[in-house]
Amino acid sequence: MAEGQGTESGQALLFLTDEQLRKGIEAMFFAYRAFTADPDRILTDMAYGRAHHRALHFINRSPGTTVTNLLAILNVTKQSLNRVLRTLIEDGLVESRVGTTDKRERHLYLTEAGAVLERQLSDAQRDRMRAAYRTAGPAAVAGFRQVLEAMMDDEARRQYDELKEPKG
Amino acid sequence: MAEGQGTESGQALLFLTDEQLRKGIEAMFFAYRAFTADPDRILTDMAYGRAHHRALHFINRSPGTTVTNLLAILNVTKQSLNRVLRTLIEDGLVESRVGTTDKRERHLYLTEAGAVLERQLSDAQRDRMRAAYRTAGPAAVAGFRQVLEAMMDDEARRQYDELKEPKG
DNA sequence: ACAATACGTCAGCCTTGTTGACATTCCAAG
DNA sequence: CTTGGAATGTCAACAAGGCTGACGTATTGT
Repeated sequence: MAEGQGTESGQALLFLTDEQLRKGIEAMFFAYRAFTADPDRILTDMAYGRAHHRALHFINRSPGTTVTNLLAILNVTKQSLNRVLRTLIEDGLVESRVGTTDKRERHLYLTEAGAVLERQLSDAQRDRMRAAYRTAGPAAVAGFRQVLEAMMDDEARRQYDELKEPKG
Repeated sequence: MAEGQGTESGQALLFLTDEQLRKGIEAMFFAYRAFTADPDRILTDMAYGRAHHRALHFINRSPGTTVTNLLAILNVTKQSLNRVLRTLIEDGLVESRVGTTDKRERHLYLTEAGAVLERQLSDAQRDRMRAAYRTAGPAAVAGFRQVLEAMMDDEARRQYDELKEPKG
């Protein structure tokens, strides 16, 4: 109750002190660091980085996605993505198939080995997320998601929503 | 209600599907990117990066803090921090005073110019946070903070809590 | 035939993380 | 008092992973 004034609809003006907002900012900073720490630990043991994790995650999420799709989601240059993708393909974690209808496109898939690593990484991340969700409870989880979604810019929210429904 | 089962206390076991957890993971990814986008834009216009922002933030937060303190909070090597601090000091944004009781220590303060930039950066970040808070409403904000805090590891939570009370 | 698209690559730059070596300062044990 | 170890901070060199710019190639669609 001491948090502010307003209705459940979230339309009323809230008094938000700089102090309250600063706490939110610092919570994001520390939580995000913890959020990435577990996969990072696994990755450094095998000469990969966070960029490889992101690629594996979204290829697993959308098997057969094209390089251009991935570029849009990750928001990096193709040179940057290519460096990561090349090592993953060379190491046999990702397969790149020439498109059937459009032969310019490359469709990306995880190999068996790629799926194993992806699972290992996302298991670690999910474990932490699950523990946090259980500690905070369902009502808090709903609020957590609401605030995060409200924080995204339109472009990010569009991409996020598209990923929401696996079978679109 | 469709989110899971459990009590407000957050102690009951929740059924959390991989799908629910994946959504949370992706929400963190996209939201954090948006969260850092505004300061990043300002910084690249002036040849600084996110590391400079972090240093300015925590020096502003705890004026007179030592290099070692800052190292513990930022979780980087002192060599990495030093490079950033050096440019900030050279550019007159941060002042480094030799400790009085222990001359090995350097106490860090923002200069006028440093405070101006810090304010500019945190204003941008606060604006986004405020908008998200207002959209989501106070109940969601409370849940947001609860989940983020539950996600931190013990070390991060300790640092976060220490920062909570400005005059602790 | 030609322009646009999708992808890959080379070269070179910047930020920001790393390790290793080193100087200074403090403190405590001899 | 001196001396050795611990704490603090600086310099040098390297790697990951962003970036821009330019270019080549295959394919598609007008």
